[in-house]
Amino acid sequence: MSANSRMTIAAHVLAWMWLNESRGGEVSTSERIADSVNTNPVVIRRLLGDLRRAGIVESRRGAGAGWTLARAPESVTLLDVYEAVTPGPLFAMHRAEPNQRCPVGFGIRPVMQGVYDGVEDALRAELARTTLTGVLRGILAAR
Amino acid sequence: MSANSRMTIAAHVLAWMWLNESRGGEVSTSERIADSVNTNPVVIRRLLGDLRRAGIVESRRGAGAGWTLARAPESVTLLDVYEAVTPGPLFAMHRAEPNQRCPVGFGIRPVMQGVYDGVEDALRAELARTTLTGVLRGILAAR
DNA sequence: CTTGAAGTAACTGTTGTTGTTACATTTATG
DNA sequence: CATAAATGTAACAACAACAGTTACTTCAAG
Repeated sequence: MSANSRMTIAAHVLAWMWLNESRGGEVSTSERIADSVNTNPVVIRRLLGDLRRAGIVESRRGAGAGWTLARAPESVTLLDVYEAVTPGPLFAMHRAEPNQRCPVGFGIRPVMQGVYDGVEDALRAELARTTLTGVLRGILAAR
Repeated sequence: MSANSRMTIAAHVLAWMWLNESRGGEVSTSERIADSVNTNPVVIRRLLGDLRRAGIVESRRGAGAGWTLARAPESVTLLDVYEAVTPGPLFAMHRAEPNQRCPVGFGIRPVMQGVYDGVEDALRAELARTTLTGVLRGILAAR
């Protein structure tokens, strides 16, 4: 599936930012975050751009600028993060339209759509159970 | 995510096979199935190969050969299909190991793994609620 | 022995992610 | 005002997965 690490990186970035802010560290820049994630700062900026569009973080430009959390960390769930960084649906329908003269080809798509809607609802409900606070609590418990 | 249509095609194929078998139609071949799905027979054979490895279908070779369901359709759930045709996990960890000297880089992975395990359990439970029988019932109700 | 179908290798085109360089834009500060 | 530091973004390459296709080998019924 070429599974996606964007969720993981986004959670890492947000947890890092919050820990940094709560400790009163220096401003959060893409370069400093990238050093913790071990990747390129542009990757971080692209991801933070998605999170900014979702209202989860804010950015300032210019010298001494950087990123800050836009919402209280206990109000940010992993569902918010998922919706911010995941583009499309989990499962796709046929690429080419199935044979409409076959009963299966004709009826399969609404049935599967209903199943997929239920699966995505379950996935969303599970992701909504964890907040950014919960993630950081788990991280700090590991020390 | 470049979402995956393999689940959809697999459910289509199995529903088609069962309808065909229950109507006493000609043997199910990859060519006839591909005509309903509107794709290439090799795509169907590859997918059926995965389903055969999972014990959901059986194949016979040689002239007049083809594919048959190996289990009662009411005992086959979409979870069985998902496990047969989906290779990896839904979410991935970091590609490169995060900075172990940073508390976040050190602790993030087990935390996210726990979250992802819960999400996959929820997804599995939801998929397990629908059987092949249920899929075909929905399809035939659409007519 | 012929025929029809599975099984599979190999290749192409498309798409998405990640990593990278480069550069324009913005803004605090000396 | 000039400089420095950081965002914002475009462009590109490497890589992987999926879908589609051609072509071939293997198998077994008749």
